[in-house]
This record gives sequence, C-alpha cells and structure tokens, in this order.
Amino acid sequence: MRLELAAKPPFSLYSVIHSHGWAGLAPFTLDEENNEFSYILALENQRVIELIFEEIAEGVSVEISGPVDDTEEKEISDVVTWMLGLDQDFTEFYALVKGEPNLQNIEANAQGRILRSPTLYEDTIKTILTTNTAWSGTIRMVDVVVEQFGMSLPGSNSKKAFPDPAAIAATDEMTLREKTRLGYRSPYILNLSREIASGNLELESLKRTNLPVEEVRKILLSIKGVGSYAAANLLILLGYYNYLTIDSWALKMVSHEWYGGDPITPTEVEKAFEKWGEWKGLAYWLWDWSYGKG
DNA sequence: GGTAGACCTGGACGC
DNA sequence: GCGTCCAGGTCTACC
Repeated sequence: MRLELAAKPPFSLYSVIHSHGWAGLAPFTLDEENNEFSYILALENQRVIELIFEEIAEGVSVEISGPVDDTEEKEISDVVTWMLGLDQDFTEFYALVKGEPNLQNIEANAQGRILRSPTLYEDTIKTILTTNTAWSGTIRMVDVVVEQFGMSLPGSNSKKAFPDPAAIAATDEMTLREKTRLGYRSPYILNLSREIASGNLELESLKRTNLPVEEVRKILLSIKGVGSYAAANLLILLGYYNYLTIDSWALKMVSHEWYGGDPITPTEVEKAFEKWGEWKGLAYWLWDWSYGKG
C-alpha cells in the first residue's frame, strides 16, 4: 500500500535525512546508492511493518509493506508527520538568518527539520547512547538493542522494530549488560524503560505539551543519563531551539571560529549564538563550520 | 554553585 | 600482539 502526505513548503526529504546521524541508526536504513530510505515500525497493535520513503512534489510518499486498515493508516500518517516534521514551519527562522553567510542557502535547501524517531522514548535512548562514545559505538549499541529486544518484521529475521519500553523493562541489568555491552549506560536505559512501562513517566506527552521550555528541560534532566547536552538535543527534536547542544565538538568549533583556538567553556558558546534568540539552537545546528569541513 | 574523578566499551594509535 | 588513550557526557562526592 502507498500513502501520500503533504508537507509545509519548502520541504526536502534529503535535508531531513541528512539533518543528523539518526538515518544511520537502526531501525532506519539508508541506501544512498539506490536512493532508498526506510524504517521498521511497530504499530500500537504490535504489528510490525516496513515504511519506504520517497520524496514527491507535495511532500513524501510512503510505501507500506502489506495492506493496512483505516486505524493503522491514521497511525502511520501521524507517525510519519512527526518523524519528518511535515507540519513544521520555519518562515520566521529563514527571515531571521537571511544575510548570514554561515547560514546561507538554508531556505533554498529547505533545512530546519531534524529527523525524529516515532517516539521520544526511542530518541532519548539513542541520545543517551551518543554520549561519551564514538559514533561507531553509538551505531553498535543501537544495533544490538534493536537486535536483542525488537520485534521482527514478518518474513524477515534481520529486520526488526525498535523495542517498546516494556520489552527492555522486563529484563534485568546484568542480562542487559551482557546482551548489549552498553556498559554504565545499561542502568540508565533500564531505569527509563521501567519508568515509562510502569506509567510513572509519560514521556510521549512532551510531544504535545504547553509547558514552557524550561519545564520540559527540567523533566528531561530528571532522567538518569540525560545531562545538559542530551537535554538540548532532545529539546531540538521536540521543536524547542532555545538551548545549544554543547558537546566537545561545539567547544572545538566555536573556539576555532571566534576565540583563536584557545580553550573555552560552554558560556563562550552560548555568547557566540545569543543573537539568534529562541532560534539559536537551530542556528548552531545548521551553522556552516568551514573548519569542520576542512 | 563549581569541579575533579570515575565510568563501560571498542577502536585508533604507538611501540 | 599489547598497552594506553579517549570519544558528539553524566553522575557523584566533595569543597
């Protein structure tokens, strides 16, 4: 079955896919050579399907593995709209950054949407697995979590969906450590899964809350394993751009760009992007780091 | 409120 | 081969 969904213009599936490294993490699959981008999704009724995305003039088309009923179609439509940010509007941001050399062509390339997972739970796990490790380590850890705890796509042993909180909550820390080699991150992942599975933490409600950004950040920071960097990353995925994802890379880039390579602190990074106000997180995210490119 | 030091793991690097 | 270092941070104890 094929589903066509409209996006607020301008839209570029390529820009969403390449907005950060998420497209390279399971259960996303990105085949640049054959121009194929897909995701294995577990529906609320526990049915596992594959979604293959393709850009069309109005937005995106989604090829779904097998027939779906009306309820499933509505769920898929909502999930894809969230993942690709089809309803997001960056008009104000484009107007604000017009004329900034390091943010040129942002509107022409339809940049601004950041690829999301279907659930904030999945994005939180993945964000925790990016901390204090190389990117290759993140790929390995996400792979093994999906492989060990995800449900299989019917007819395929290799294609699996991202596990729901209950699937991980049911295990114990020793087993999780042995199966996944997540190291000290294991208790963080287990704790988060159990809090959500038990109903103590309604993480997904943050996707549609009216709470001020500071309150949302406090909730995110209350999760073990989520510090200032991880919280800023999740806030950007949620559509709040008030905080910067200040990691070791940010310190290196800003030091080179504005401080002659001298050692700096997060305060200097904040100062460097203060002028972009509530859009500063996105301005930092999309900044053209000539040093980094070299 | 600020800051060392420890933390799992696996890949890169030097010898 | 083997040992050491460290990577897109966070937590905790201590001051």
